[in-house]
Amino acid sequence: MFNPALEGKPVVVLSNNDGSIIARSNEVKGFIQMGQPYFQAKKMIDEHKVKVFSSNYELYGNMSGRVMNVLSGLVPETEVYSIDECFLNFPGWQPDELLPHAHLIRDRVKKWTGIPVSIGLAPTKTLAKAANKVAKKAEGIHLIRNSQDIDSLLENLPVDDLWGIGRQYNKLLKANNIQTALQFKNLPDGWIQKHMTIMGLRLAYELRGISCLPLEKVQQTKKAICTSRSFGQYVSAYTEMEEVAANFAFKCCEKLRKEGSAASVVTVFIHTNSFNTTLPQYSNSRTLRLPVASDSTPEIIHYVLKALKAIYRPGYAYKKAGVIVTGIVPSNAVQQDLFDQVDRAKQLLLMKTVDEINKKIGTGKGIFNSPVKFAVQTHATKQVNWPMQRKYLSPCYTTRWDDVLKAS
DNA sequence: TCTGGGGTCCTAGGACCC
DNA sequence: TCTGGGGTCCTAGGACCC
Repeated sequence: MFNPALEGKPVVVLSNNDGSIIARSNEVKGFIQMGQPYFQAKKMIDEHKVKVFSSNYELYGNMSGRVMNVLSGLVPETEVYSIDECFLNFPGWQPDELLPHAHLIRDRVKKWTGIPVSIGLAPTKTLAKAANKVAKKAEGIHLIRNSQDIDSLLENLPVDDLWGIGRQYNKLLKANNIQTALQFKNLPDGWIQKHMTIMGLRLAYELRGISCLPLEKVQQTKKAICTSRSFGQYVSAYTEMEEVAANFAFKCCEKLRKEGSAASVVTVFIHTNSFNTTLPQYSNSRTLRLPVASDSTPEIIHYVLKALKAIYRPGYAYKKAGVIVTGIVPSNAVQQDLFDQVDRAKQLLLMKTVDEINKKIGTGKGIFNSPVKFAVQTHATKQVNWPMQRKYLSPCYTTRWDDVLKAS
């Protein structure tokens, strides 16, 4: 869109550090593989005068947003599935009404954003994705009206082109003489579930026109957030690795706050270059549970560096590292919990007897690991599991309640 | 010499609880 | 000699997606 002179010319886009090829224009698909290392493809690239670009994810995200905006103005229900895909739902519409509307959508997206899109129309998400494959290669729009349409589409579709069939399942299916999507669709339910779990069975139902994958209209908050990189140059010094890890933690915290989330678990991983067989290999990771769910940069950096210290070994040339935060809760819940805990502590201090207090603390729940530590300083005596959603929490410490009374 | 980054879901098995 | 039943949570590993 920004350089129309490139239209019809061979173009590739490279990954971080210009390491490998992550996007290709149609003109190069015949001789350059997806994911191929740049240095391997370089000869072909020079020979065919392929234009090469480093990637710019911010720009792609921005362009994606513009397309999604146009779509949501033209469609009753949408689900943004990925940076370049969106499911559109037309509840109650007839196939004949859909076709002209699809043309309108396609034309308007092109006109308003400059981005060409293809549209597959079908009764289920999986069939719509399959129809889209056809649309992309032909007119840009493909409609599946009835079960005959379904079968003739699936008959010509290799089974590994299906959404949900990757390398391993393809191998399994080929070994069982299943070549086309139609053959897969007609497999017995029991066989599919046994070998491909409930995911495989859902896929088969979707191909039979029974929708099993509902439209996710509202975007769910992320359950894990990761920042990781391969290094352009090897990293060996511990201080340098600390800097890297702290930066990744910083990035994770930014993403966390943007989502309005807080994390209660952090993981750090580091490894050497697995492609280099002459160098000694080392790879490790450490997961730590935070005492309190948090979105605070210094707090999370503190635990990330602690985890790093546990796994770092001197003498290796590290190639890649990353930070993952999980155990994610809404950050306003952390705030609310703080207030609740303060209230509870106040109430406890007003009580007269240990019995009364014990009765009261039985109802506690929240995100903090230690119910009254900011109200009354006492001795931690015994580790117990606080009665609440354990996956968010550390084991917590009970306080000795007669100490609380004395203190009060 | 040089090989990406960021996610999701499912299952089995173990620890632990009453 | 005989050794229950029902549940939750967590983790590792394996598959998939773009």
